[in-house]
Amino acid sequence: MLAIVADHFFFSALHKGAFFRYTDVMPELPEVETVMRGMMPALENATIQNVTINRFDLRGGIPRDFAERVTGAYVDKLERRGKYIIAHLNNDTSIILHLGMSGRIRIFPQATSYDAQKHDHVIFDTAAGARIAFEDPRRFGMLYLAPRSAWDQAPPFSKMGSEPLDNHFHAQRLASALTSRKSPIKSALLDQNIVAGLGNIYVCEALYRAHISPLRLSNSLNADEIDALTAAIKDVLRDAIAAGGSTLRDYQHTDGELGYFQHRFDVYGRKDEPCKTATCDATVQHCVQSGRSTFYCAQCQL
DNA sequence: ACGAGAACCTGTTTGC
DNA sequence: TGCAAACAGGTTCTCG
Repeated sequence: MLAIVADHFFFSALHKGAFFRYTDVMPELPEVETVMRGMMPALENATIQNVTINRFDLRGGIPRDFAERVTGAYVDKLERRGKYIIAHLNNDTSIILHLGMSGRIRIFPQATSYDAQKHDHVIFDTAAGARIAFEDPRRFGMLYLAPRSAWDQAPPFSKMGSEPLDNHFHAQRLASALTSRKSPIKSALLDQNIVAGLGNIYVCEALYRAHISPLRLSNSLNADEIDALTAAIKDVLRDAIAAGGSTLRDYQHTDGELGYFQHRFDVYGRKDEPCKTATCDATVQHCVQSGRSTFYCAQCQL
């Protein structure tokens, strides 16, 4: 149901020799989806000719034999699960990539135009001459390998919740995951084992759209509220993916970096600013839950 | 089993 | 102006 945004505009932009950069991103599901789509033209149906690893000490550590296990392999499919990007290789290996919170992917259609950055930890070169650089200043990112035939049988995928944009994700499924939960709904929605791919920003946004207070206990939501929440989660993610897609397309018109978030959020980061509901005169409230910033409208969200 | 909080990390913002 | 402290957040680990 998702439109292909890596269209011919995108290809022509890449072939001008410029590069493609993601910046100022808190990678949640929509950002990871956009990054994966941006990687597709360069990495899908490509042969990995060379891998350069500048440092191995990302979260969990990059396997010491990572380069030798992927060099020469053919990438025949990319997919996303939650906030992870998985590249499937033709040698029964899958590359698992997580952007952490500061991870970026830069793509150079011609490796000769590559400009090295301080935190470029891993660099992939393809047989077609492209270069894909994984940059991550905070090193919360992850990069490791799994057997392709069983990549989703191990943590974190084995216990991961539904993909919120799948048809399999519906109100009843969310309800059953929440009934045993006593924590605030905000905290529960951040749990990747309940819904995959939500992070702090989109949880705040979804609760705002559903008119549900982040302070409510998970098991206190009634059926109507869970219906609204399910729809709000899907809507907010679809909107954000569409915005990411439009920035991909707009890239042909820009000379510099590509950022996602020219658009503003309804509540996230808007402490003390006016609520965006036309009939509401309240201001956005801020609090901390489970050590994370929460933004909400106390008047609209009950 | 569950929930809360700390730790990890560094670029950026805030406060004195 | 300059420096230090606070802040940001996804995941994993620890503790109650």
